[in-house]
Amino acid sequence: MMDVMSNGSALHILPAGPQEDFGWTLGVLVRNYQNSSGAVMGGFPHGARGYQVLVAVAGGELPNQLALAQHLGIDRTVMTYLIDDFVKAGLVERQLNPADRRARIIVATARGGEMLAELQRSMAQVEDVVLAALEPDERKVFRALLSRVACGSPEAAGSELGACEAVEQMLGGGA
Amino acid sequence: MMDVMSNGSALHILPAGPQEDFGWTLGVLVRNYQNSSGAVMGGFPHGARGYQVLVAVAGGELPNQLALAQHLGIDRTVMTYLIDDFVKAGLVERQLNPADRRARIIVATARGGEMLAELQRSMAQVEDVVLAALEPDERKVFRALLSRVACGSPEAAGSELGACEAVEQMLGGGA
DNA sequence: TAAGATCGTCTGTATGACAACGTATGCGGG
DNA sequence: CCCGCATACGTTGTCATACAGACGATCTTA
Repeated sequence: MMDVMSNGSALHILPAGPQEDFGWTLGVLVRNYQNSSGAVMGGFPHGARGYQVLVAVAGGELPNQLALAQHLGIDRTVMTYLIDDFVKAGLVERQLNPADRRARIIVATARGGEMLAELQRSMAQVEDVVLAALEPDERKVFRALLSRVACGSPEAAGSELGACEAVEQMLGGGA
Repeated sequence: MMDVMSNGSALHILPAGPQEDFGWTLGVLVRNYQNSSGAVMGGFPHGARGYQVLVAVAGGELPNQLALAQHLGIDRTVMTYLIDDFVKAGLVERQLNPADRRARIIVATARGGEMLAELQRSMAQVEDVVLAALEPDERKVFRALLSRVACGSPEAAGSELGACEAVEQMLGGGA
């Protein structure tokens, strides 16, 4: 237990080399992302997650609240009062779907669109700050790999997201 | 608002290309990691976070509960009942520090060490499953970049972790 | 010794997630 | 048309969890 701080050429627990725990690095990244983004958007309804909801809404691919919730991996009852707050803030609207009057189509208002564009600029800066340890081309590699990890997951593959097509297209056809 | 689903060659909101939102991909990865790891460790005290606590404890670099908590980005009061549960499970011990009798040195018991080694094997498999969309060498690149992102963060730089040294050494001197 | 800071613990509170039920609607069989 | 069943959404209640604040014990400095 005291030979951990010996040379470092051999870890006696995990023979995978001297790299740090994957879960810890992931946690650090997520915390930094949440803290930085929380600092950027002042009174925005639900912080970083609210922003992602607005991004998904503006994407226009998700037909109803349930699809939206599954896309973001949150409970549908949570999505209810999440959308509620967005409606109160005048950022989105619940529209009735004439084809299925049970479902609500969530669309961004003009104010929501402006807010989203503004936040996207701020979030781009946040991402740069969070990834400050990487060179610009390394960030591209990291983002691309992260996108493939997310899009290759069963969660993304199971539902018809339409979001990962662009990535696969970019990675398969382009660079 | 309806031209979003037009050609796709130009996004009128974000001029950064067709890649998916960074926060969303990050969220997908974290969710998969947590779900898969939660499935692996049955009755382990606090899921993936508990595992990371045990990893940090076994590392032996963190002198007391507060350092442990800061390392993992959680509150010190949370760390209290987190360690409590580990003690109840017989995985760690609270030892008095003769140099500072306010602080408690947290050490892993023999049972805790065995459990950790076992879990590390399981977690390695979990990581492979989560990163299944990447080729083996791509996973290495992804892990290395993620480590640098985490270790280059102000959170990691502010405290003397001693954990990122190996990574920097690996990246600076080795490959 | 005395004052202030720090580490750990305890308590209360608030925030958040989830389960269960209810309502409205769509779908299919008689 | 009517009936049972499934789905989408909302509401309520319950529970876990995080965090703020206060406290005792201890270290440090004067």
